[in-house]
Amino acid sequence: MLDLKFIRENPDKVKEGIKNKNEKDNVDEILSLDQKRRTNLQKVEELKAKRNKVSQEVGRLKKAGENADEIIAEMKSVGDGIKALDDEVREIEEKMNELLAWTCNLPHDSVPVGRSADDNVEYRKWLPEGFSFENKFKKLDHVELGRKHNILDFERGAKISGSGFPVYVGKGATLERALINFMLDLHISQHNYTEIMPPFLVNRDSMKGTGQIPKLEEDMYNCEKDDLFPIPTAEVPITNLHRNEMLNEEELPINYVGYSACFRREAGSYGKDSKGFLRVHQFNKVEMVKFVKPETSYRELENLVTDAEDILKALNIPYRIITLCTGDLSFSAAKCYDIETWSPAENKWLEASSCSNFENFQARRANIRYRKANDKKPEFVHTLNGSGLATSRLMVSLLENNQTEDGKIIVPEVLRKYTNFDIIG
RNA sequence: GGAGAGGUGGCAGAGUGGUUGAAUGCGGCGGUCUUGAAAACCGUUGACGGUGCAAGCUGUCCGGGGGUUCGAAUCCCUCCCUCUCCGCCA
Repeated sequence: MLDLKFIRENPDKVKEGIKNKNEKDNVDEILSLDQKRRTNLQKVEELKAKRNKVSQEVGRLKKAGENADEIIAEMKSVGDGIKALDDEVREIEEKMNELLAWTCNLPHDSVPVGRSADDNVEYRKWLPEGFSFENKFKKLDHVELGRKHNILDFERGAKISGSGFPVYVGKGATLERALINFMLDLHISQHNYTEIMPPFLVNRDSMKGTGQIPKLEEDMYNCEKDDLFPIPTAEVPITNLHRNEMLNEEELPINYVGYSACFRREAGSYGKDSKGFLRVHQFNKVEMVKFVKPETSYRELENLVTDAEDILKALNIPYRIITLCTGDLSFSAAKCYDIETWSPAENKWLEASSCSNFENFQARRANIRYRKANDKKPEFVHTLNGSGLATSRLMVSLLENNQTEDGKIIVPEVLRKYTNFDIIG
């Protein structure tokens, strides 16, 4: 949610930011409603002030045993006027809030302006020692490797649930579990995060709080009977942990990390990049979430990225980081880095992580504030989150990069204490 | 699923139709005392909106929504949530 006052004072800046994000802007409509609202407010408040005064007078008269019938009769019409105006104001506010809920966050000044993913900018790249983009032998892709070693079963997943619901088998399941545990442990022990194990179903208010709703509602699963949503990312429950809360300045920054399964309908995206793990309806992810003071949030964004990078370095997986341009930014984000890992079989980079700063956009929606120690006014926190990381795409890179010429898969050193085996095949 | 209790400020917790935005306590802030700190004592301390250069004026808010009334934290309706007991259950 953007600050209404900010929109009022900087309409052109807001319009430009929204345009750069390829979103539709409602600024003019919002401002005209805002104007109408304020005019009505002034009228109704005048009437209410009168009512308050007279009502007190009635109390005084009655206490004194005097007759107040005349002014009571007079106030009746005032009451009716108030009700009518109140209704009007409420209607205007409803419309305005709806429009505001559909208004995206603005991009940060440091974000390159661009129309689509083609305009994203590479930020940095890291390659393991001795790595080459040229394959010395024919690399099997992750689906072939999964089938060869019987560690992934996409067909049976499709049978029991539908396409895009992978099944992990044997050492595949163990490897997946090892990855999750390794990532959690690293963030907890090296990066100062507190572990959260969140609910996987959340209510509508939570989905609104982080901005999945209303715009992305079609991409979300929904349990209609209870109006609960299977989470598309642990970002939702973890950020909403502090919804409607007042935090203390001293407890900031708050760093949480949590594993969850993630559920996405991926409506309308069939056909492209849909092989195996490349696009799935359920996957596993370790998510980092930060609640920070506004003045630190861009420094924290950089920290978030390096925290995710440490995982990939430890796993020895080639990756690059790109800065998303304005046109590729998600609805709620002000700035976002994607981390992409290399797939030698697909011969391309795969998005394995997104690290975003939402500034106070989510905090405003979810009403997450903090009180400054020197008794200043409450202020909205800044929220950030980043995948650290999603196992599905990561697994693709891990399997493909670590395969030997005879098709076996070498388990990265750091995972062996979790898997208790060092090779698959 | 059945029965009951309850949702009030940053927190705890009074308050059942008329200066109650709300007693009291804790916490926060300022001060007195102290070499310093603690304790004690005194004072102060809600959020959000409208208007105004400002001082100020003003409105709304006691789980959400609706209603009764000249006037609602207080009465009525409805929804949500939490807790306790019983039943069922991984």
